[in-house]
Amino acid sequence: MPKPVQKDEIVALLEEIGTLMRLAGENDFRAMAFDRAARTLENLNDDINKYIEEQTLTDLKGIGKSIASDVYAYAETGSVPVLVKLRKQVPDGLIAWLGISGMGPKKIYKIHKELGITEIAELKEKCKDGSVAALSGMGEKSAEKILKSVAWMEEFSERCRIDEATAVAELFVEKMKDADGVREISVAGSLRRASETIGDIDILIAAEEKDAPALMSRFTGLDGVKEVLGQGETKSSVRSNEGRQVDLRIVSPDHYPAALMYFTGSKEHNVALRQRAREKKLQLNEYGLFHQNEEKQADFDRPLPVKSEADIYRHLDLGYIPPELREDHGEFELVSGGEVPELVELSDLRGILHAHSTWSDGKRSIREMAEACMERGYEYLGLTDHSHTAAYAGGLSIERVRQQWEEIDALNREFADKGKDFVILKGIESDILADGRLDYPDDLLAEFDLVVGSVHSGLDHPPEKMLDRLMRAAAHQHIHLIGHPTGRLLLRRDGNKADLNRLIEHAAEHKTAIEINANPWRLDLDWRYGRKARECGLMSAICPDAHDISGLDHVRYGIGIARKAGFGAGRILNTKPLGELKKWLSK
DNA sequence: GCCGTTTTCGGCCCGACTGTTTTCAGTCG
Repeated sequence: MPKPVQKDEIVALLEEIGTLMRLAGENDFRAMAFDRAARTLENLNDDINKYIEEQTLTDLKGIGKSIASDVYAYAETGSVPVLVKLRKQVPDGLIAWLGISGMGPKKIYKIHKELGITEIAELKEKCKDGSVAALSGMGEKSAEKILKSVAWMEEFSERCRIDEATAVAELFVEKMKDADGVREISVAGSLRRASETIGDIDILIAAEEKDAPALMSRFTGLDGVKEVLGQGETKSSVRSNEGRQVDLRIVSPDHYPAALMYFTGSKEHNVALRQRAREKKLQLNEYGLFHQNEEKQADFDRPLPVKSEADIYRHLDLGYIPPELREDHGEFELVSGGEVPELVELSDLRGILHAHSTWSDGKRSIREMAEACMERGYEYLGLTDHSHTAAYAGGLSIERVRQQWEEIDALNREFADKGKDFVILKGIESDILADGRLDYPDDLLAEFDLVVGSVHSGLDHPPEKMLDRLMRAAAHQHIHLIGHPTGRLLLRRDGNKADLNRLIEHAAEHKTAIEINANPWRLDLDWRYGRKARECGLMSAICPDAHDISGLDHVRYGIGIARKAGFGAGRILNTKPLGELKKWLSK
């Protein structure tokens, strides 16, 4: 009997095979097949064990007989022959080399083979002593470039949080947008797609050819630039003071829509679009959409009329796909009939749910938080300080809860007297205990307007136990919202591995919502569960989890994730006006 | 390695930039 496997381990397994194949100099298409299979499984909402037991993995797109039998072998024996062989052939240390920018599988394998080294420390030595430069196809500059990249890699992590990337991108856009010749400017890449972490920052400008050289020089000479990595006529790359790579592309205004789509990606989305274009005897590239010539290549004399990204999708019989959805993660099914998915927008938010004050670990008083909400045009604040179990965060005793309610009542009376259309809701972020109970008695919980249940302790419980905890909490009669379901901290700490698909089904059944925590460290619920949430009709809320006034503005990142997950305003609690929200909360 | 109502063999997205090459391979997105 095959033993149960986790989807994640299979995905990692296939990815490793693909990576090692490239490093071993295998045919790239073969390696790509493993990557594609990994993507397919990553996007799978059903239990992978069902496919293994029934031997039906080959029903999935991109998984053929060979890869299926690799997975079956793994489930049966815990190992895969091809991977065992590859691991013997390719030393561990080489995988880290892939993080060096400018180093791909070919160069890595060549250097490894010819110099007999496997560690980055050795690579640095060989760059310095001239051995690398002496290899055919390499030179002084290659060695220098490798050393520089390694230095950067050691100083900065490859990716950063979205708030960090946003700050850098906005700075560059601000300094370029009013330059002579700029017709249009936009952020592209993973930042435009609202990915939870960002590698490079892409900026696209539409300008006439004559203006491009001056714009490129302006860009590479900006204050925020620490180092110029490359400068060409249409593309330049720099390293910012913060250590982020920023790429600028300049295209003619005619090419802008196709270029914007192209550089927004994702790569997987683009590949799928290009294949779709080919099926229609069309050719899509960064310059536009073209009819094919006899050699099945773009006939640049026969472009299709394109004034916007939406036009390109229309020519391919698709509705406009908002950037956040472009991950080849089911978005094509959403727009196959030409319809456009209605996604929640920042302006839809009517209030703030899940924020802290000085009563627990927040930095501002209730009044200050409330006034900041009013300034931002919100109608309500669901204040949720920590419950008493969270002692490290100044969690509230029952007595303190009642005192806090007096303050909230007084503030609400004051706001009403002044004719302000604003209400503070009495909420709590109640710890979910090790056995899934909440940490106040039911009669107290019943009195809150809003109960958020979150796990803050026992984060390392095994997946099954964590799922039990969360499911039990989700079924609690007084809970409204599960907070940060995995507890992850991006680029720092993995979340728990509970099966969220099951939690989502269960929560939806019990009319409990799961938040999208908008704090850029968290962005949890992960957008990848959006499809499951949609199928189950799960409700969510975009929660800043604010501990300070600036934290309130993190909802912008939550909006990005909610859109990525495919949420419309109708399934986001804090788009409801106060009356409707209260009705929902009273279930 | 995967895929297919034009295909079970021959494709698999494609162009810019770099560095090392006298005509292109490797990398990147």
